[in-house]
Amino acid sequence: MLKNPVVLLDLVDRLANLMRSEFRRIGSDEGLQPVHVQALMFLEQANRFSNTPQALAEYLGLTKGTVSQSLLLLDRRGLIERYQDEIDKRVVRLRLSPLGEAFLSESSPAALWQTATRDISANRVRYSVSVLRTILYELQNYNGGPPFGVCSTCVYCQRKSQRIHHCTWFGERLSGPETRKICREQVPKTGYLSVTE
Amino acid sequence: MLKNPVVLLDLVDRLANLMRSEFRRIGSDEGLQPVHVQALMFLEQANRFSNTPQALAEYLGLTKGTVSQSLLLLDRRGLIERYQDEIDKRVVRLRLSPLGEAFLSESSPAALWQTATRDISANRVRYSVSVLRTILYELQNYNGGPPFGVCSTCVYCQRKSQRIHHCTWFGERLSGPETRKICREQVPKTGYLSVTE
DNA sequence: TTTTTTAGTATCGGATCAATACCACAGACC
DNA sequence: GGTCTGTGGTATTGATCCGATACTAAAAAA
Repeated sequence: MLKNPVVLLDLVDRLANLMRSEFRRIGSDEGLQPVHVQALMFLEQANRFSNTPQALAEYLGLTKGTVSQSLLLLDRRGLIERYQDEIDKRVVRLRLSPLGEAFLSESSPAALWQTATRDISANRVRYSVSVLRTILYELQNYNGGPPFGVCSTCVYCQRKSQRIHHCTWFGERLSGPETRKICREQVPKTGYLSVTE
Repeated sequence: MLKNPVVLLDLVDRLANLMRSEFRRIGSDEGLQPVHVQALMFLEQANRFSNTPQALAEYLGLTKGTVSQSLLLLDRRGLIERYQDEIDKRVVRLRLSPLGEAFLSESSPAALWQTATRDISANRVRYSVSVLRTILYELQNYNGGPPFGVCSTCVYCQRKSQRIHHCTWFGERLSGPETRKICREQVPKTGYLSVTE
């Protein structure tokens, strides 16, 4: 087995290409492109600090103008809802509409992936996640832009009680389910990145 | 750390999106799109049984018509050379031109990735490669199309002597360097896929 | 020979995507 | 307050991708 990291890059690219084809297939009934499916999947996961066009653009690695057009399309199709932020009236908040949620749960874009990873032990998945997350984190250091991790592994997330967490970055309370969503400001705690060893 | 395989899918997608941006940046000087950079990288690695438009289309998950157009562009720019196969006159063989090789070595599209993975131990890389390769292999079972692995880990590749290998699929000899290239007919040996455990 | 399959190309139209310009709001500085 | 600058988002334009379809040529099969 080659140890060259380029092999890993090759695999990541190729897996992404295949899933891109899958997303194309998934979306073809509704006339959606792969990027639209990806956007819907992001909105399903984004927490309430990260459900904006800007965050989505950073997540997808596209420009805000490009993403804005995709969001217009999703809005016209009734798959998402857009509403103005209460405090900062410039920002637009996004959420899945009931139709959008129904689309995701019916088409389940990740189903093929779930099947393909069915026989891989949780340990192996965890281990690989740790490695890839480290790479992602490093890439961001050179690229700018947030790594988008879940709150539960973030340095800013503090557990107050059984059910209540607190985000010291935004200064707001988080419910348990909220800590499983992804945030653009996440900074991983030590121990959740693989070390050089 | 979440053990849900969907987190892994998310990471793969995101890393691919970032590298896509990187490829866009790399290619912008030459007016190349990300997919063109990916095509050149593929041709750098493909062995002599897999350097065809059809193989590239399968590799990228695109249709042959689409890939044909990209190849025309790369040809016009002088980055690749196309020539007819000796035996089967339908198939077109592809190789990097000196200009294409120079472009890759000067721009080195994988440089950012190399930097990001610098501090990750060879063991961790190997382990992750093994997991991702298993997923890729499974995805292909449902998707059709070859997984594209290196000859050295293929069941058809037999070592004849110190320097000479033999491919029992194509019935041809392979040199040492050739066994490090990727082939569309590769079938991984047991032991090179991670097991359920 | 005839038919079918396969590798590749040509053409068309829809859609992505970046770039640029633009608008609205927020915050800073005076 | 008033001005300036930065930021979040949209509108528009043009280049390019990409799939779909139709097509050619060669191989393989019947």
